[in-house]
Amino acid sequence: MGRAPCCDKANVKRGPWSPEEDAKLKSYIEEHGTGGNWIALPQKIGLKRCGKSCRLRWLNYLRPNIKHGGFSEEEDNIICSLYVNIGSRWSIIAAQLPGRTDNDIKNYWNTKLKKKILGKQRKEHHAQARRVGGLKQEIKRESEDLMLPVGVISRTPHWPHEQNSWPIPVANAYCDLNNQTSPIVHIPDTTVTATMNSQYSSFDISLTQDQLYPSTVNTITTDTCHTSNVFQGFGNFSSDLACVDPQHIDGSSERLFYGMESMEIGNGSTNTTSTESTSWGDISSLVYPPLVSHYESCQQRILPQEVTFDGSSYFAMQTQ
DNA sequence: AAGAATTTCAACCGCCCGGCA
DNA sequence: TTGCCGGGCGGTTGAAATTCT
Repeated sequence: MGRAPCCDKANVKRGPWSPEEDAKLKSYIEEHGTGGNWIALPQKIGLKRCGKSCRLRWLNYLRPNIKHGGFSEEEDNIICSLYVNIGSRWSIIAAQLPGRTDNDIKNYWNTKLKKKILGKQRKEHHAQARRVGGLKQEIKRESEDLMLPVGVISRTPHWPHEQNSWPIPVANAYCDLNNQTSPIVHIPDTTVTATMNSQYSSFDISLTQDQLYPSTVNTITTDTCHTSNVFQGFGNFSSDLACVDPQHIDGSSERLFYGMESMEIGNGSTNTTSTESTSWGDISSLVYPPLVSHYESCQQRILPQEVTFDGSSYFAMQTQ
């Protein structure tokens, strides 16, 4: 059985707000506050609106100090970097941008910023394809560009439980697998074993803990490690935005794309892939320079490699 | 100039979560 | 402990505005 509606939809007005309604709502809230009960609010004011609608109108439009449009370059950068790191948590992103609402940022991202960035990215792909050569790769990438660009991330990262405690889970994509075979990485109370399949191929990682958070991963120690940031410890391997969503680890193997590499995470098995499309797929080739300081060095090591993903093959960029 | 196509963005929908009785 | 309720959130819709042909 479905949930009861929050209001009688037959008796509430819907659609655009009139200036009169805006004025009523604004003056009431400025004078009395919301009273902690949005559902009851419209009745008090005499508005034939759903309480949720009032809340939305207030938060997204009537609230003081709201900015609309005109996103600055700096705001673009903040949105991009946060999106890359935490995904479509618009309310969290909005909290970092005073005067902006989650709805505004969401709309801005979906309508402008994403295209702007993908446009830049596509230009880079063109240039790169010319350098690397290979018509097949270029055609493939063109068609897949907005669907599942391979090379960075296709997973929703896990956000640390305490929002105050984040470091943004950022790391770099430089990966030198030479001379590394099977690093064993120790995390307190657990062990993560990473096995290289081949020099430039995927990692198979067995997780023996239920959840692997960025904050936890930061405590990884290993003898062979010299990297910092998330997933430090895999020899000379460092990850680009490699966060693990614990919801997707349990009982199944995951392919986590990161940086210019891909790696597979599972609970012991090494050859199954479980995938689902997430919003990360849309921007997975997006690398925001300030967050990926070694990106340029990565680019210089790129080799195309065909990989199988979700039953289809794609061309991933592998570092050299 | 007009119709079609595309873009923008306010608003809605439905799910999830936490507080509370 | 359980179920209800309201707040909050992300995804989606659709009308209006804008651009293109």
